[in-house]
Amino acid sequence: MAGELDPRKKQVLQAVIDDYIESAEPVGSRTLARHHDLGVSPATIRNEMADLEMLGYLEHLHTSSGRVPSSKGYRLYVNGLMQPKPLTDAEKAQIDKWYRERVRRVEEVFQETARIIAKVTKNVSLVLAPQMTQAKFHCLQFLPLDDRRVITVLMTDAGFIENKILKMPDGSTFEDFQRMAQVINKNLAGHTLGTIKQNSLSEIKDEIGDDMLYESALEIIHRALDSGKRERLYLGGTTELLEQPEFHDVEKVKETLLMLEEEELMKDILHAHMGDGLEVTIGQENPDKHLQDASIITATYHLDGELLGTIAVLGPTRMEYAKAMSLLEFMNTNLTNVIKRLPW
Amino acid sequence: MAGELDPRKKQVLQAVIDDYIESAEPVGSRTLARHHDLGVSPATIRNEMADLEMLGYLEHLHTSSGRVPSSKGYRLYVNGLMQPKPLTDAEKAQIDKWYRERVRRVEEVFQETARIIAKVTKNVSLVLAPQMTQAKFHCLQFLPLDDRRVITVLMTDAGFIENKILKMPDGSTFEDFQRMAQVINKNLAGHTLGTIKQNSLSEIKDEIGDDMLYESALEIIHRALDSGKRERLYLGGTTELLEQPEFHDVEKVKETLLMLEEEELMKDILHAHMGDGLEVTIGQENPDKHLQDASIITATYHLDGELLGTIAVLGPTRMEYAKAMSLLEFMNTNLTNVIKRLPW
DNA sequence: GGTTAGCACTCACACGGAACGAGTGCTAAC
DNA sequence: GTTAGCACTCGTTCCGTGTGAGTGCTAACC
Repeated sequence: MAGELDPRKKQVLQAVIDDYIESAEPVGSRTLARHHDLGVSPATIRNEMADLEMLGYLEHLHTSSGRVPSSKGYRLYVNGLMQPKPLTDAEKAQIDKWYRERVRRVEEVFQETARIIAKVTKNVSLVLAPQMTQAKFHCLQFLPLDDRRVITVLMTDAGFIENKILKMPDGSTFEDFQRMAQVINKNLAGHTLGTIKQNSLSEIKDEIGDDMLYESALEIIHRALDSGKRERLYLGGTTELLEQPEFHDVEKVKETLLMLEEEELMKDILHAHMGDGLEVTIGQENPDKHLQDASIITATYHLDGELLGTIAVLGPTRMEYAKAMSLLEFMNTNLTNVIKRLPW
Repeated sequence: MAGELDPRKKQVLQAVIDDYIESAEPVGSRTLARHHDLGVSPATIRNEMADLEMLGYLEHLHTSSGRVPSSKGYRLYVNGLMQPKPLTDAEKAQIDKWYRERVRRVEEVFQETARIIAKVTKNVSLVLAPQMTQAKFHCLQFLPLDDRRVITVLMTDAGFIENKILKMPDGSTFEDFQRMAQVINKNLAGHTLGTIKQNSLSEIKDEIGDDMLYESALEIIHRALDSGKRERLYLGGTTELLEQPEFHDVEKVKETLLMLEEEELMKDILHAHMGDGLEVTIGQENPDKHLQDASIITATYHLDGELLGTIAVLGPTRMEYAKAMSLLEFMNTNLTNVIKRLPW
């Protein structure tokens, strides 16, 4: 609002935040002068810091004892002050190795992605597996289990597979089901799961003829689609949390873990952040009160140009933003490749 | 060794352990006299406690400040002193409700079982899903994904389903695969997965004829079996841990969570305890040094009379043994029913 | 002889003041 | 505008003391 900060103020702010991110301790003028070569004395730094506090970039816990960045301070830092910290080649190689060693099937990609993000950033990670509404229907097959039940297998073009056991309605035979599968596949192939649910499926009705069978076909398609579309949330790094000094208090750990366990809540939070590309939300910028002293970095990814999901890092506001952002960016673009090359 | 304890000593020991399990505080003679109606004065109790300590049933942290049960003390308690604590009808109803609300498919039963055990006992729970080596092969089906890949679906009689995407060898067609499936199903139906792997499968070789196709059939069967047989471990209640006073120290929490994350280690521990029925291992009785101050109660369950897996409660030696044992016993017998009635 | 009251003794723990140190804000000199 | 100096604040650590729960021993009691 009051115009730009002069260069030295920016430099001081950056130094304060860098220091605080590393040490987790409120930073004072003398320490700052020692750690960073700013070319001025602690007294001058004190004056600058007082100004920065007045402008709302820094905060004071109580008189005496150093400053801590405010959300506004972090915001400025993220938007321009910080040094980008790209992944090293060694890190990229390590990530690739992890994927190759630990992932055998498509579904495991997301769990492993969560694990990797947590390991690298030392923070909690969240991975929302793609919403299947945009996935293309490939085919639906029935396999006989016994005389009362069939197994329904639903596949999408991208190779996601869902199966479900269903009871056969009284009076129907497995042959009925196979006939149904043919009709369904002929009519639905290539449609996205999202549109299928909305359409009336009336062609199928005509082709099947038998009303009762049509009803169960509908039921089956819907149940198969429901299980296929279910969004899954993968969590990583809940133990990394304990490494962070802000969680030396067991109460805080408990509170946070309980929040993370509330799957629906976490999904909602991720949905709220689903946008294009990388998004950083810092402390009080976050509408959710559980996250007021946390920051969350989200990245929305695309598979096949359609399917979309979100990967995120959740941590204390004191977070290595530069590192986390580079990582998410990398994981984001890398994800498609990892999935494409499965199975080997 | 030195014969039986006299009845009053037993009574005192039981009282000490009951008290300690409830309070988590070393228990002294006065408190004991206050909380339990033993009909004698604290001084007498002191004498008895001194004897019990001499005999190795109680321990002294340092002079002054009450006694704590030793592993030997807990052992006696579990073997005969404690009051059985059967589940109430309300608890059973709650468990049933949880299963009905939250489980839609066979694979989810185990995760939910772990969750329930953790919730009820307020401790960490472990559920080892059944080893599939004893499962009976029902059928193997192939479904076309695209011109290079097929989806392999493996089913067991009990309704466990595994799928896997496989690349087709060059030159083979989907029709070859379907032919292969017929041969495989005819020959393997009803065999257990464990025996299939060992047998030479030579009948299949003869029937398939083509050597190259036979090789890939072998490969496929093995890969399908491998994924089907993979044991899965489900963990529950890692947050319940934090409720226990022995985990008010973050270091201890970290250590424990890291141990629990080591899936192979935990599986080995459960395997070591796999026996018949309920087994309680207390503190130092445990060979694994990570568990020297923990107790683990395991119960081996059977499905279809063949498949077996293990459910367990892991907690501090100060644990509500009676409650946990009743619960495991119940879950154990209940599990078959829960699976049998799926899907609704 | 088992049981109990009394008493001296031990220790963990909580409380409170002193010393310390990191940090601030202000003023005056450069 | 920058910096040195200084008084002041306040969290943290360190000790000494007091308190309370508990023990073990001895001597008296039933």
